[in-house]
Amino acid sequence: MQTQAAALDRVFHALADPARRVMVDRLTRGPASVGDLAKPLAMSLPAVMQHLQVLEISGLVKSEKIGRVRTCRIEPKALRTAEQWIADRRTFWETRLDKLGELLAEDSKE
Amino acid sequence: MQTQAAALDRVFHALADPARRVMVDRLTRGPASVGDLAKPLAMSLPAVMQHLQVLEISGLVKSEKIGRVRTCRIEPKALRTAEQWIADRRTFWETRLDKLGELLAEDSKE
DNA sequence: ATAATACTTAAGTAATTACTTAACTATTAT
DNA sequence: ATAATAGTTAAGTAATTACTTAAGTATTAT
Repeated sequence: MQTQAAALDRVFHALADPARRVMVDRLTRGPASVGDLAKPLAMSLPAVMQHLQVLEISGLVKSEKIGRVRTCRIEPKALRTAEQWIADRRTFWETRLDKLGELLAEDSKE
Repeated sequence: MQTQAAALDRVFHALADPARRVMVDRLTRGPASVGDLAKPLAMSLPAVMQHLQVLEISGLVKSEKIGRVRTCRIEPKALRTAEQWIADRRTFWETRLDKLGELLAEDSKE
């Protein structure tokens, strides 16, 4: 599935920026407006908008505009995709170590 | 800790490239030479070297050269750092949802 | 109606990324 | 000694990124 790889590209890339992680972090504490997201960040609003767009394209964040304020919220499904990829590899790696441990145990018996 | 943020930048960025994820994936199955890592990738060796460097700087991979072959292995500590960051946010988000659920349950009793 | 708020679009720029090819350096095999 | 193998370094390039400022557009408050 080529699409899956591209999705991971986008999610990991989205998380690779400190400003975007601050935004995600804020959103785990509840929905927020663009202005709210911008407040702790030392950059212009347009810059925040661009980060928001990266987050939306990655699927990590959804937003809707009501009146003149856009409300953003996290979409945990995307977060889980990334977490799962890592967890799968870690599991594989740990299983490998377990097998290695068994082998060593076998050896030491002889 | 500013350093922690920079470390996350590097790890997530390292994972944001499909070629590098293939390399990491391969390494979870055991150590490999640079040539081994390059085999499944449709790019030049120098390109692989550059990806390897990104992985090493991120702390995800360590390598040592013996004779003329460099052997690479994953460093799961860095993987865990990234996984943990995501897990922490997900937990926060889930806790928030639980509280919301309780509130709604309270409401429906009245 | 006017002004303030909350965002949005456009355009430009410096830095970074992901490659490439060509040339080179050790190490091991013959 | 010569050649083959495994990796490395250097230099160049096209595309992408992370901003910026300036100039909008709706919405809401006065």
